[in-house]
Amino acid sequence: MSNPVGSLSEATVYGSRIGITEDSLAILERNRGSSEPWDLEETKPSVPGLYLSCFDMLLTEDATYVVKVSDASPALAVPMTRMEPRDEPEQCPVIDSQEQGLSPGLEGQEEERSLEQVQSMVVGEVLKDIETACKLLNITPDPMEWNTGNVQKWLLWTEHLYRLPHAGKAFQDLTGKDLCAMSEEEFRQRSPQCGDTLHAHLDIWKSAAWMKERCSVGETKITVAEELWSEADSSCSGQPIHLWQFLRELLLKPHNYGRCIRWLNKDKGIFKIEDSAHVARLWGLRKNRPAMNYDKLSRSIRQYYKKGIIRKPDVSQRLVYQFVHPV
DNA sequence: AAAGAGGACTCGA
DNA sequence: TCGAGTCCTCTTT
Repeated sequence: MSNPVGSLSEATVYGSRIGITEDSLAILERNRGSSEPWDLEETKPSVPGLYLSCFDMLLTEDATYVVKVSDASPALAVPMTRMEPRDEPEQCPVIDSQEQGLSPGLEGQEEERSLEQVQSMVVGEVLKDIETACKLLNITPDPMEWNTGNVQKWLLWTEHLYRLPHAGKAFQDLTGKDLCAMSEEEFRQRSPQCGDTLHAHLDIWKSAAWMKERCSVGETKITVAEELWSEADSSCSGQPIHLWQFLRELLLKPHNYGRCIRWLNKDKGIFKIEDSAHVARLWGLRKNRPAMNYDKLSRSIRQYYKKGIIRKPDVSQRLVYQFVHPV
């Protein structure tokens, strides 16, 4: 994984744009150190729809947040490009639909898809970085569960990341629960210098924890078999995801992804990729490989033949594969 | 033309 | 070392 320090700061800035209050965003921006890899000012043109309430964001399934944004700005292309600065232009998702001269209907679809892509990347990065921090600090992701020691660790970590003055003493003897109950004003009273920044960052952690909870609660309505399968859902485990797991994830969410991948025979584990380009794009997003395409994805699937994970069904059909061990 | 198969190589964890 | 990404050639649909 990339340097968690830089990565967290980047993701946090964007994460706050979609999940955290506008105030938090403003505070984070105001207090960001000069070491930040890019200047948010440039990416801040009005994209009203992106300032979702935490509630709206957390109600959605998985990390793909479908947002209806009637006036999404092409300026969105800026964060997208910046989140993926690698020099792989060949298949970077097209964000700027205006320049593409798409028809109005297509334009809307493209914008929505692009927003989904940006948001899913952002949220994924935020969650990943929080998970990294948790591992490093040996704390749980949910601030509500922190004891006073955990709170101090988190404070030290955040202060270190954002070069904030040390404020640990001001929050001494407070548990995570206490912290979560505090308003921004109370944070500021305890630490006039960086209370607002700390409050904003805690906001992000709270949102992520809430989202994680929804992620696990949301699975309870599915069947036992699906539950077993969902254990491999990397969006909840933090482990690097395998392609077969990812495909399963998509298949378990027909409501979201049924148009690009669906079961032909669930019992036998036979599925069809309906939109190869879309599935490849989603996989590329998940793995942060903007140049991903179906050619490469299918090569990876074919590697599973030897391993006995996926095979072609007895009656081979285009874009149809079969899990060797369906649950 | 798109999909499928698989070799060969690279890369990062 | 392994899983995946990339590039490639050739075959099949």
